[in-house]
Parts: sequence; C-alpha cells; structure tokens
Amino acid sequence: MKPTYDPKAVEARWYSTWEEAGLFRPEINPDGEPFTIVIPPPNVTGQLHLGHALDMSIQDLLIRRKRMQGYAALWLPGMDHAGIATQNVVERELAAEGISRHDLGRDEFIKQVWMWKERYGGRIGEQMRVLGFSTDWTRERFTFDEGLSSAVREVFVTLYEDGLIYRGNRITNWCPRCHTALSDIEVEHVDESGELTYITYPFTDGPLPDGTVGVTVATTRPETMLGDTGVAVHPDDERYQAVIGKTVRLPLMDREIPIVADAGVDPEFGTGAVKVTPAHDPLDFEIAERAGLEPIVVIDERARITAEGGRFVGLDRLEAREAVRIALADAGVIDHVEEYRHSVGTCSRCHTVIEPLLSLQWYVKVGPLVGPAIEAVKAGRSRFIPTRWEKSYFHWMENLRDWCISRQLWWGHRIPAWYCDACGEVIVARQDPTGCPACGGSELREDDDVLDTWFSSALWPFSTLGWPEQTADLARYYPTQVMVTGFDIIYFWVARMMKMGIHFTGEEPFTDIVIHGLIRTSDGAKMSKSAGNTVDPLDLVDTYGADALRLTLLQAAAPGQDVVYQEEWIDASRRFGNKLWNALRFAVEHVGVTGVPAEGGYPEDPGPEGAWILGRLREVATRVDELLDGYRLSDAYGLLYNFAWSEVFDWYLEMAKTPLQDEGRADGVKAVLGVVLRDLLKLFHPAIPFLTEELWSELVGEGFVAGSRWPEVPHYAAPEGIADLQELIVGVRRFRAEHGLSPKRELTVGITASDGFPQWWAEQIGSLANATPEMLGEAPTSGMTRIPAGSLTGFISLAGLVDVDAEKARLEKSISEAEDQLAKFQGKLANPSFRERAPEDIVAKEERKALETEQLIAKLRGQLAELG
RNA sequence: GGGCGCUUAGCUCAGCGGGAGAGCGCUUCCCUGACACGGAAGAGGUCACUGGUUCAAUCCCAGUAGCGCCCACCA
Repeated sequence: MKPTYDPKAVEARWYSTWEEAGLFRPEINPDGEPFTIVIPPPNVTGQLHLGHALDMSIQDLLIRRKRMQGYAALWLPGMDHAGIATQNVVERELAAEGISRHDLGRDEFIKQVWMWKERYGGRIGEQMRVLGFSTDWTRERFTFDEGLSSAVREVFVTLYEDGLIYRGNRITNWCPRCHTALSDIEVEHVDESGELTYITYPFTDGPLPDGTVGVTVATTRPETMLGDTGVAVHPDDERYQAVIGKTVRLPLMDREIPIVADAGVDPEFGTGAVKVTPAHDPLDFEIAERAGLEPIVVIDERARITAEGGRFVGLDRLEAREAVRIALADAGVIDHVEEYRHSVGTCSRCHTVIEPLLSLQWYVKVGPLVGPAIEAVKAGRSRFIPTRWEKSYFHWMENLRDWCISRQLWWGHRIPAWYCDACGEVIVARQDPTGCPACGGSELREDDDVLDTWFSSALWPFSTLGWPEQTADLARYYPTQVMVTGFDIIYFWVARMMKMGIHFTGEEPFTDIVIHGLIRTSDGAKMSKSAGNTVDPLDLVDTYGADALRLTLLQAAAPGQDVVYQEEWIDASRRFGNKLWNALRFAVEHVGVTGVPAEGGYPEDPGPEGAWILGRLREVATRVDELLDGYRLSDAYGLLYNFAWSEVFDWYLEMAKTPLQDEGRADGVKAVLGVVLRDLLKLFHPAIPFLTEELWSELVGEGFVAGSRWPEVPHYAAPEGIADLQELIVGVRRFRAEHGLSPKRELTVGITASDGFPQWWAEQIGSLANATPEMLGEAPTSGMTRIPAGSLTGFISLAGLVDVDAEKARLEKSISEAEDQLAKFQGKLANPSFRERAPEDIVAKEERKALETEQLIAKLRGQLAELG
C-alpha cells in the first residue's frame, strides 16, 4: 500500500491542543495591536451549512494570519436566539406531539425553548471545532444572554427617551400563520397570476348628465371592499374633476363613501380611481389619513372576515374573495375582470401570504440614524469589498421606512414597556417598575410583545464586548476591523449594525465589510433547505477532511462572486493535501530534515537551486500578502497552490535530490528544504490548519505553526540562467516525447554558450532529463536539432534517433508558426504610433521577441536544409 | 418599475489595457528510490454579438441578445 494522507485521525487531534494552549485568545500577543472580528452569529437551533463554512473559513483565514503577524487577534464567537425561526422550530416539534404553545403557556413554552438551546446550542460549536475555526471560546456570547439582554434594554430605553422609538397604530405586514407583525424586509415578494376585478360604485345622487352611473375601481382583492371608506382619484386627473367631492354607495355594505382627491393615486393604473381600504392597505391608509377617512377593520389576525364584514363574517380571506365576487356579480356591479400578474408579499419564514393589517406596534424612527451610517461609508471610514455593494447600501438606506420592531411572539427580548390601565400611562424603563409613576396605581400591565431578533443582532459588535459597561474588552477590541458576511443580510444586519453602532458608540462598528457570494449547486441553483439540495459540510469533512473543504471554499470564493459547489474541486483540494503530506514524507523521512527552526534560519549560501526557490518563495509570499491585504483570498491561495505544486514539488524537490546525494552539500540542501517547506506550512496554515500543524510537528517539532510568525523571506539573487536550464530540460523531455524515445535512453545535449554553462547544470540535466550536456564550440550546421523551439542553446544529435521525414515535417510546421508570429510582431513594430505611444519597455519587449523569432526561423531553416 | 451581476477551453470557473489561465475531463509516454490520489509531454479557446475610445481591447465606453439576482405600497 502506497502512503496516503488520512485526515481523520490528524484533524481530530489538534483542536483541543490549540485551545488548551490558549492560542485563540488575543492575550497570546499581549503587545500586539488588536484585530477583531465578531462572527455573524448562527441560529442557535440550526446547524452549519456550506454557507457558514465559507463565511467562517474566510474569517478564520484572516484571523489566523493576523495572529501570525503578531496582532492581538480576537475572533469572537456566538449564537443568535433567532426569535421567529427558533420559535417555529420548537413549535413544530411540539406540534408533532400534538401540543401547541398555547397549551403550555408562555412561561412553560419559553422554558422549553431554553431546553432546546441547551440541547442543540452546543452543536454549532462542535461543528466549528471540527472545521478548525479559531474563535476565542472564552468570550462566547448569545444574543439572549444576560449581558446582551441588558444592552438591548439600554438601547431600547435610550431610543425611546430620545424619541427614536415610538408606538404607533399603522399598517403592518402581518403573517396570519406566525401570528405576528413583520418588518418590511421580512416580506418576500413572489409573482403570482391573479385577477383584476373592476367594480362600479354607483353615485348616491344618480347618474351624471353624461349618463355615467358611478365610479369604476380595480382591485386584486375584492374582499377588501367590505372595508372601503372612500374612493380616491388623482387631483389633476381631468376625467374625474366632476366627481371629486361626490359620494358613492358601497355595494353589499350599503355605505355612503366619499370620492376624494389624492396625489398618491397613479392615474395610469386601472381606471385611475382607487378604492380606499384604510385598514388593509398601506397606501390606502395614508390616503385615508390625509382625507380624514375612518379605517374599518374587516380582516382579523387570523385572516378571517370580522363582524364589520356583515354577512361574510368568519370566512377566510380567500373564501371571502370568492364569495364577495359572486355577490358583486349578483349585484351587477362587476364591470369586467382581467387576467393579472402581480407580486404578493409572503412571510420569509413560512411563505404564507402577508396580510397588511392595521395594528398597534413599536417602531424605530430610522431617519436620524441613517445619515451618519451613510456618511461613514461615503467618507470611507467603513468600506464594502467589493465596493459595488455600497450602491445597494446607499439606495436601501435612503429609502428606509420606519422599522417595525415588535413581534407577537414569545421567544425574544420582551419589550420593556408597561401600561397603567388606570391612567393610561406608558412606562418604558431600565428597571422593572413597581407602580405607576403618574397615578400611583399598582396595577401595571407588561407589554406582551418581544423585539425583532435583528434588534439584538444590530448591537452585536459592541454588546458582545460588554457594552453598556465600559469594559476593558470594549476599550481594546472595539471598533472591530472586519465584518465578513453574505450579501443577503446586508440590509437585515450590516446596515442596522452601522446605524446602532455609530449611534451608541460614536464609532463605525467595523472598517472593512467583506461580502461574499452564495453557495450554488453545479447546475446554478441556490442551495437551500427547502429545495433539498443542500450538502452537509460535516459529511464532506468526513469524506475529504476539513482542510480540503476549507481550501476548496477559499479558492472558489472570488470577491463577491457566488461559489459553485462541485465535488471534483474538493477532491482536488484533498489531493493537494496528500501531495503536501507526501512532500513532507520525503523531506522528513527520506532526507531526514527535522528540527527546522520555527523562525528564520534562512541559509546564507543556499546553492543555485536553493537560491532560486528561496527567491521565488519571497516573490510569491510578497504577492500573497498583497492579495490577502486586498481580500483576494482565492487569488492568493490559487497562487500558493500552483507555486507549491508546480515549482516546489515538481521542480525544486527534484532538483534537490542530486546535491542531497553529495555528502559535502547535503546539509546545505537540507537547510534550504527545511525552511522552504516550513514557510510553505506557515503560508498555508490559515487555510488548512490541521494538516499544516501536523506536518509542523514533524518538521519543526516544537511550538505550533498556529502560534508561529508569518514568513518574511530575505532576498536571494536567483542563479543566472535558471529559466534556460528549465527550458533545456523541458526541451529534452519534449524531444523524447515527440520522437518516441524511451526515458531510459540516455541522450547527449550539445550546448553552445559564449561563457560555457554553469557547472551545476550537468547534474540537473542528468537527473531531470537523463541527458549529458556537452559544450559545443559553435552552433552545429548539420546533424543536430535545436531544442526546444525557444531561446535555448541546446542541440541534440539526430543521428540514429529520428525519422528524417517526420523531422522535416515537424520543422516545416515550426517555421510556419514562427513566421506567423514574426509577421504579428513586425506589423506592430512598423506602426509609428506604437513606437511613439507605447511605453519603452513594451517596445523593447516586442523588438526582442521579433528578433528572437527571426533568429529561430533562420536556424530552423538551416536545420531543414541540412536534412535535404 | 428601478438597480446590480453574469456570458472566457468539453464541464465548473478565475483573470484583465500590451505574450489566453486553473481544476476536472481528454491524448501519448512513464509503477524513476515522497506521492500512480503521482510524474512527463501534449491537444483544446475569432474571451456572447455589434459599434466606439486607444498606438494597442478578452479587459474601458455604448448598444443588442440570453441568463441570474436584489429592491419596489402595479390598487
């Protein structure tokens, strides 16, 4: 059995070791500058999906690198109580046992949810450990824990006192299934085909002189007409000038309602006249307020017709829609019905169609909070990566309506408001009141509602650090540096954290907002539980290892782009791990490279191949730093992946083998091999922490790569001609492949060079190309072929090796290709504008290419002539 | 109705004003003393279309087509 890396045992071993060593606490770098990321808290009853894995892999990469760079890096973990989502989950479970929350009562139900939290709350943490995420668990928080609850209360009371939280009777989005109000963004619009029913309301004082009997209005929801208290037209609509101020008789209800003028009416839509149902439509509510029309509630909280709906009382809204339409038809007032496609609002949690309902709810007045949050991004104190999301952020912020924060749920932060029924006083206080401060009454009624779960989430960056207490953590780690999240919660969360963070701390909660895409399946579909096409990250870890999953997600996550999940990719990452593991097997077990110093140790005289790879390592590490600083994580790790595989493993390790045989040089080569592999482990560690830590323990043998310093490779001058050597070796290999020569057949390569060729070439050409180099005085004019078709100076004898006709054909093809190239270069160079306008180095490059191509053609022609 | 994004190798995707890239797949050769989950050498692309800017466009601008997403009180 060939050696193969098995991630299972290795990955299981490291996490607790790291944790016990305190590596994830920022205190390990006590003198470091703080660098903070607070985690987007997952739902406490949920479990990790691939989206979390991506989100957290990015954060872990950033935080591990910063930690290695010496920062006091804090990644603060936690979970969200996720009010409505969690309540739904628990209710569903109870329903399976035939129990409703009302059977249990409020206190008992909440107790049940807490039990759920205890049972499942640890699951996310375990999964995060399996994936290797280096959060500081000693600082773990929960949006519903005591400290955060006191932050919520402080914020609520302060905003109330400042007039930024108020209670209002307005149209809200009501979910008849969840039985609660929702904020605007919790409503999802879906297209639906329906019907537009045109109904004529007759004038109470008879037809107009022209014979018009009434006003025709259009509606998709005929049942709401039961609650109509007016008809509105645009004030400038010429068609309706004569009827403004008249009254019509509402069919079925026998109610006289006025025709009013309101600029909110779109004269282009339908007939230009709109029925006004103030209690069940937001626009109608506004029109009614302006016109002084009374709202009549005809649909209740369970979406049934109320007693105000006359004979339709008790019908469900959809039954009522049909019944009302039939009744209207019987009454002869339906003008006509059109097919109509429109979008309806649905509950983002349960997808029930939302019912706009007049109700008394608590609101945050967002206007005063928005300005500073916009300004912070405009001024660049906070920035989105990629920046294109700033536009969406601005647009959303600028069009915000007040945020409905009360929910008719049980699981959540109770609204700290009490009502004195005796005098009508409303008490909002930091401490629970014992009596009415206005009338002294002792009978107070506590508000039943809880807060929108996003209310506490909005405080997350500072509440988790101890606010409102002025804690040491708050002083040191706030504001945070980076927020990593998906674009889907920019509105729900990021925008609100900006508003609340700035308002309550005076500082932007984070400077860089890194937005990544969604995980999609290979056929482009969004991965979602309801679609049933999710992939459980833990299953993938089981098959491929956490490192492989992480590397895959990071390499696939170009900034702001969606990530298409494909099984082949993770398999490629797994094979990379295997390759790295085997490279270390070679170094540690076969070569005996161990005890490599954790830091430094760069040899002064690394030998030619060592100088080359160390030089490349420095270039790559520098570029990787630039890319990572710009959050181009996929580019950085793509570069590292290719550097490790094709340069270190495929070239350098092979080149190192020969001098390793030489006792005099072996130690020097081992030193280079050691630091190159060690730095590779460091560079890869933030992406693939487990494997790199395991290999570190073998290569270095003390400390942790997780606790080591990010590499700073000194400058090395690359040996002259390294590219020529590589081309020569490739040339020999290609010559062999093209001519069907066995790798076992030793060849002789003639080399022409004015100063000869470096001594070390001979052994490299020997071991990597199975060829012996030999100095030629000058380029041969016959009997040999130039290899390869580049700028090299090597020649291989054709005698006895090659079919002459095939060789001629090959040469002719090469010549024709080279001629095409040359024509391109010459065309460009002949253009005077090019010479004038292009930068010097580009012109020089083109000239050099043209010259080289010309020389090549000449030589190929010479060779062709020799063959006859 | 607004706004945003995508269209590059057979597949899934990077890239981006001056020599077309990766992974997987494909062809040929090689079980060479870390690795056959590997090595070596290759094939494969008018970078959606049309026009413009530029000495130079896959890359910038405009338009067209197809696909996708977000926002929206179209009664």
